[in-house]
Amino acid sequence: MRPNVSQLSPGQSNAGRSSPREPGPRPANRRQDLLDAAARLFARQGFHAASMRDIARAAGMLPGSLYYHFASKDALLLAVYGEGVRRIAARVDAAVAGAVTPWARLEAACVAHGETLLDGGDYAQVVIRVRPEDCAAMAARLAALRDAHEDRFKALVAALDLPADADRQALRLMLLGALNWSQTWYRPGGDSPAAIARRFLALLACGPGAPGAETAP
Amino acid sequence: MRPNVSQLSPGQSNAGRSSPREPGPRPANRRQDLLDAAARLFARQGFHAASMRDIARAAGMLPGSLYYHFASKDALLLAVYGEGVRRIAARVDAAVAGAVTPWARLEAACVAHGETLLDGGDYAQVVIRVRPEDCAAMAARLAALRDAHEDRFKALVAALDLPADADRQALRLMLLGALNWSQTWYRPGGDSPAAIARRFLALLACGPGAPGAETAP
DNA sequence: ACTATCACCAAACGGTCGTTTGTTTGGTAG
DNA sequence: CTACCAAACAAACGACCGTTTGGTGATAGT
Repeated sequence: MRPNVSQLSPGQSNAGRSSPREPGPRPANRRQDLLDAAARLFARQGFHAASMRDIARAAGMLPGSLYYHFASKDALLLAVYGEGVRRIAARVDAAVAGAVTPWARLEAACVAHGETLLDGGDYAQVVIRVRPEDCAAMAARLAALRDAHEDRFKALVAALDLPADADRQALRLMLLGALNWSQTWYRPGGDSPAAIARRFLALLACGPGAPGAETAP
Repeated sequence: MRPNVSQLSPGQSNAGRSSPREPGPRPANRRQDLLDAAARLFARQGFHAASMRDIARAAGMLPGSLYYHFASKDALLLAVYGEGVRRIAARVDAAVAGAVTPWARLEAACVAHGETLLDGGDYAQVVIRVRPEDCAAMAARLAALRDAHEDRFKALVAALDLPADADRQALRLMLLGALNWSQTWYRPGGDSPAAIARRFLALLACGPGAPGAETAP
């Protein structure tokens, strides 16, 4: 009566099934609508302000029905948060793969990170907006997910050709901090997220000179 | 039965009082304990997760008693938030006044802002942690308070001697963003808040060279 | 001594929270 | 046709939410 392993997508979990149901997406599952609705409300209102009733209504079902798909509000957040990290990381990885020099790779990562964060939809915004400590039961897992993504930047900064005494950690923290915080003041219509990200990196790499979009030293 | 004008400190509000009570702090008022407790919980748990019952208990009184001092949870947040902005701004102003050159003034402001934010107690942390939209009824007022403080940085950056085509807004947003976000990763024991702030500014002013603490170009 | 006010307590108000339970539906398999 | 199961509905559970109301002891002015 309750198959919500709350992580794996259904239709593949045929463990213990007498005979598997192979063909077709028959179930017409609304788990995805639920995730989308949850991501939307978590991103817009935060974890505590978004109620299970709000989420259920936004997904077009009753509050109780939601527990068929997710065991708890915490589990729902974990699923949304994980998907958010996955989406950001995927775009960053794709962007980095297309660049060659260390600075170009870091720039591509910043642009991808910033774009996903500001225009990339609700899942990504949840990762920045919701603090792991907002959900004590999941805090460790959420923090681990976020850290796993941010480690990419550690590697990208490590690959830069810099003076031996340069503070690479400060560089990374400043870059990610400025980008993540931009979620609080960014409004569509002004500079594009990509332009903002490029400008931040240029500022960091070259100092407050010409706001060039090129790839620096 | 309910004097909570919820803003002015009591003992000075003798409007409409038949005869003022001038001498001494007789009332033994616990309004300040209440504010402190609220600041602490808002800073640690956020606005929605901190309940009036939690706050009352932390202040050593019953939930209902709290409404003698503040008309609502929203009003309590506004009072804490306002005090937080006041404290940050006061420290920044004092620090700026002690510096001469434009860069030194900006550095002093960043150090003061960062220190207050990371080590300056709960009130300041509320200003960064609680988003104005978390409390719809007060959103405009909270945002105005925060903006009034950040305008100081607009002026400090405007006073810098920079190339005409320099993007001063990006510089300000990056600086404040990185500092504000540092609240999410900073833990006491490592680099001091002042060192972090100085390093961020140096990174921005000189590029990723030597992490000098001096005042740049 | 009388009265008003301050600061608070004690106890509840209606409402919403996350969650559980039992039941129903509609498609599929044997 | 029957048996089954995924996926939802309907209705509640107790706990907690922000808030209100009426009372109470101490303190102060008259």
